[in-house]
Amino acid sequence: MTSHVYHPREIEQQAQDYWDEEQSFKMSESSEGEKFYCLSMFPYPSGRLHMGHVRNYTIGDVISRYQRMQGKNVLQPMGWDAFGMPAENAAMKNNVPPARWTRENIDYMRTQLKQLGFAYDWQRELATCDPDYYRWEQWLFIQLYKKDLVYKKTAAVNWCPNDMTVLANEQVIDGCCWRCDTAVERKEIPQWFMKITAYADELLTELDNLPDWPEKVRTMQRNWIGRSKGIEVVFGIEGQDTGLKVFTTRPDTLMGVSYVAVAPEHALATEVARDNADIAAFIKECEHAGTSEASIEALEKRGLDLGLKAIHPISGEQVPVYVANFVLIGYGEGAVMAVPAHDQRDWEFAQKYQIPIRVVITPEGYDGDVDALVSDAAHVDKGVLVNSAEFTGLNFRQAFDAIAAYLEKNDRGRVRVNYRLRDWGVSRQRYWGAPIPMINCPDCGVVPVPEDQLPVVLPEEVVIDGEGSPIKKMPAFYQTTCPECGHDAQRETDTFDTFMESSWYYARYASYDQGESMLDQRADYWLPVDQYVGGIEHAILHLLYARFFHKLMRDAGLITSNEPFSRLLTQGMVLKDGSKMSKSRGNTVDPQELVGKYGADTVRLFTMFAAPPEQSLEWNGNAVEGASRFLKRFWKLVTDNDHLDLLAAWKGPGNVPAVDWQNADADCRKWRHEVHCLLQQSNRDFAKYQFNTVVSAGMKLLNLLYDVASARHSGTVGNTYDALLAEGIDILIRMLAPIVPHICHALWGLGGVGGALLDANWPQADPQALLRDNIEIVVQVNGKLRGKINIAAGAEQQQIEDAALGDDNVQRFIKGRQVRKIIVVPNKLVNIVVS
RNA sequence: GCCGGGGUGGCGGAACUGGUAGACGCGCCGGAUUCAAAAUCCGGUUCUGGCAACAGAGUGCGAGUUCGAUUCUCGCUCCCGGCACCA
Repeated sequence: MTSHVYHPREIEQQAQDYWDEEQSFKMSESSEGEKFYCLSMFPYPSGRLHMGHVRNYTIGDVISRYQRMQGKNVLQPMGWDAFGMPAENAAMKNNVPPARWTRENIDYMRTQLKQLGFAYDWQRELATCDPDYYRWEQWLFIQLYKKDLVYKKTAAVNWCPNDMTVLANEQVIDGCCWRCDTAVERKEIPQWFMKITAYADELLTELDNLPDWPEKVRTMQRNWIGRSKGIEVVFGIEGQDTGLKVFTTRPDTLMGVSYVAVAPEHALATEVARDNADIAAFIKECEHAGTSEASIEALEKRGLDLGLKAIHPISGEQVPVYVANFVLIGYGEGAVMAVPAHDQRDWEFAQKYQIPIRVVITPEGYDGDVDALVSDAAHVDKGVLVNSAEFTGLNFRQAFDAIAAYLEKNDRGRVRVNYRLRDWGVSRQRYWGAPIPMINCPDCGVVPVPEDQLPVVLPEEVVIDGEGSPIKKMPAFYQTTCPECGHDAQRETDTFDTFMESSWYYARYASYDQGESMLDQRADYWLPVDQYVGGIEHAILHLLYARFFHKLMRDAGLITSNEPFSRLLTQGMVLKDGSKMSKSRGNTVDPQELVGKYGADTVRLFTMFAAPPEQSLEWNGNAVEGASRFLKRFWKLVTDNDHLDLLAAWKGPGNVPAVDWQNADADCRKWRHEVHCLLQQSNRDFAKYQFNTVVSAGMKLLNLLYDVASARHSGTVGNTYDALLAEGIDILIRMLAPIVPHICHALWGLGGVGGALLDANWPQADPQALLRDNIEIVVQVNGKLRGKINIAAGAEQQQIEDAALGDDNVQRFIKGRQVRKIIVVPNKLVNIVVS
């Protein structure tokens, strides 16, 4: 005898044991069926799963299970983004090595993932801190070094002079160190860079070949890459031989330049600062903003006249040179020409420092006072050149070409494409990361570690003291011999940015056990990832770096596809009380407690129901109760009375349902119509991955089946009700299987249905059941709802109009007025326009 | 500051290609059951007026296009994400 009470713990354990024993999710390459690679962004092993993880992984799991029921060969792997700063912080706090802390977290979080019933192929699990993983990243880096795609140069870091350590941007709070509150300094040190700019054009144009990425992500990436065509202009500097290069996209405004400005780190500024205390102090002050662009750009725009004179490349006129805190050293040439009349920021700066504002662009046909154009703000629109010597009268296009030609002829500039995108700095002065496989030899310079000496293994038994990376003080690690000359040499002690590991893990899952190479031919079977799921916060950096890596691996001959992720779903944040759930805010909800109290299916159901995947999800404890209530009702309906027998009779092995629906009574036909409408809607929403309305359809279907069941038990109805109830239950179980797999697995088994639910066919609506004899049509008068009419499905336009005009309430609103127009929207609405 | 996204009842959200605003769920109110409570079941629930039928208002604010706008256009406002060393 079956229990009518839902016991999630028992049935979830049984379902998970079944999947384990059957190795249901262990996948291999197969020529049968289309492959479908579904991937969720792997977690940083911070200790415990949070609701954001649960949401991310439930979405991925629902998609995986759904695609599998569509007959595809679905791979869904999982792993750990195991390197990173939090492990070092935890190490300091708890006096435990980062490696141990990380591995313990992984073990705990793996258990949590298993409890949630995610359909992962665990044999492919990887952790990026494993030398068998990062050795291939080191290997690729060396190949890229040989191809001149990586290089070393100096770049700024945040430096805490008290702790004698480099700080991440996150660790700089209001220009000060987060631990000791000392004012942070900017420090230039040599670092490794990867030439992502060499791929800027492809990264940009290939975005057009990603139609299944959200448009917003593609737009953000386009803007981030920031391709612009402009002119590199050289201003002379009075009394100096070398000129000052600036880049502008508005050469048409060149004759309106009234000053130029350089970044605080620019060589010109540094030089002047040497014997000018004010300038030096200003530059020093700018350093306290740290290195992040947000903090620099949010500053009040300030500057100082360097006392130098720049020589205009066309007029020969002298204009002042400022050092300004809003000029970014990393963009363009680290220097800008300023045209206050036609750029808002320059305009504000000029107002503040009483610099002349010279109008050189006016709207076409403008004959008013030119200065009036810029009295309140800059005039930034393109137009016609004025006061521009020989260029006067030209439009933007003409001026661009003419000025470019003039500058090129006089060797004062050239047309150039500029990118906002900068090369990727991958050096980190931290311990818990993959060692950069390079050796510094006093004689030979930089020498890569020979391939047969890889991996360069990170020592794991270390003490973290907060003053720099322990391997920098560990001769056993850094002392080595030069592979070229054999003399004493030192290893690089910086480690890779952890974005390196997360840029190629998706590919390694395909070749997870390959010990001889980074990837093998299996990667080309599984790649590209068909569906990638992760947080919108990764829209730019991670996704751009992974795209870049994919192209690097392609050009290294490892794979043949051009892009890593065919389709992308960016899930929204999990919020509580309006802000992101986070430890620091203290507003977290522990999914573990919820799973313990309600079971995994309830947590999965709530997560899918509360909001569509792409939107932020507001946490609501009461709504979890609602999800649990639904599952109890679902269990009860299916196990109640003789319902399991009905399901067995309908669906059991060898049974072929043959029902004469045409001769069922009107209520039965109406109900069946609704069942199939709900199924149709659910299928449409499933295909769109809009799971909240799928759940809603499931809830409606359950409510409806309760009505059917009670009509059936009243005893006065025909046996088509038995069939309808069984059909409805069958549909509901299969429809909800991807979302709440445990309860569906259990009910499917109890119903004596042969075969695993995992591989059951997806239910399809019966076209016959979707047809209706009568249709309700809404009647509006002047766009306002005034009545509803019921009319035969194939009614003529005239019949519909007559019926609409004949409605009593409609009559009240058209009486004594003239009907000017009647708009009929087939099967939906009539709008009577009266005057 | 720059780039991107969002704003609908008391709450989460729904509304297919511009066509009934508020599906589904939560909460709340009323009822059944119970000695009582929990659980469960039934009914109601945008606001205002009305016993009701119904009417008026209503999708952040202000304009516009349209027979008709949550949906399209423009301006504003508030909130969220990213800004290259958090992951």
